[in-house]
Amino acid sequence: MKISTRGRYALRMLVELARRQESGYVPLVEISESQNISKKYLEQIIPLLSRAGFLDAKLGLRGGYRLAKPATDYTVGDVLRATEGSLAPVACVENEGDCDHCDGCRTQPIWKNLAEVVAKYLDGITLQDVLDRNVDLERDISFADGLGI
Amino acid sequence: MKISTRGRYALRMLVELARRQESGYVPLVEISESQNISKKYLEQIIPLLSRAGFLDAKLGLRGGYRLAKPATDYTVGDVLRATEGSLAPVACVENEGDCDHCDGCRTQPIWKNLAEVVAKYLDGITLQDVLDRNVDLERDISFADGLGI
DNA sequence: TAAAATACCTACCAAATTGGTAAGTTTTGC
DNA sequence: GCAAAACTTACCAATTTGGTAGGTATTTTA
Repeated sequence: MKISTRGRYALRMLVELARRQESGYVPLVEISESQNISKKYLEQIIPLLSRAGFLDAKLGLRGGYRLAKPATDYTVGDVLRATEGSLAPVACVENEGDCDHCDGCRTQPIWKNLAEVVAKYLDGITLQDVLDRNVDLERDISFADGLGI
Repeated sequence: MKISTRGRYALRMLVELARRQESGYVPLVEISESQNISKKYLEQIIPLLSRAGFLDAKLGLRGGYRLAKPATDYTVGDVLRATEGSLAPVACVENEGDCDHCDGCRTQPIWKNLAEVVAKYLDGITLQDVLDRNVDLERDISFADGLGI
């Protein structure tokens, strides 16, 4: 039930880019240094973010990365899905075919709802919220309102 | 962000024992067969549950396992903590000392609140609820009420 | 009292994942 | 043409995951 460094570093990198939205292209070495993450390891995470359309990269001298969209258009859930894969806690929530005993399974609803709870929470936070430190439980939990409770 | 087979099998084993609460001691081979989980692998998971005081075991012929407590006294959260370790999605939520940049960290509150959301959800479901198929989103999400929202 | 059924214990193992490092190649601005 | 930058490919060690194998200790019952 852990989130690996891939997802965490990706988020930190994007937050750093969001902080420097007005600075044009930011070279990776600067992100690496200010976030204290190995440049080589970040290079490995970046293709995941690029494929998701999160980054605008520029090659060559004075190149670097910047956000491809406004910071309000990224949710933490999206970033984690791009880097960690699905947020579902078990495989049979994504594709029920994987499971040989899903019918009559008493535990599957737990995982299915857990996935929903986690997704609702993480999809309710944008990169801009993270930047603004606008992340507190009172606000976050309010997603329950949307479920009509 | 996955729950491993350890936690899932443990939960299924306990549900099976809850179903047979009136049957006295249930031998492992029966649990293994009816849940279709390798007996040898279950043997490896059982010490985690025993250490947590979840099981009452009896050696010898006509021995086996049964629940040590009423099914209402186990929460899914407890079972997962006993088998998977902490439910926290990142290490620095449990002990902040692990983290060299927690002060000023913009992402840590996300993980901290996520841990709380997950725990509130999983601690709100008892083994008896699982047995009764009393697990649906409308009911589950109501934990938000307890947070004064 | 012996046999059978049971939990319990110790070792081992293969595959995948995690968290990186190393050494280049290509593109571009100055 | 040089230097800075992204990009690519390859490698690697440690840990976790998901098991299997084989044996020992304890208890009931026939």
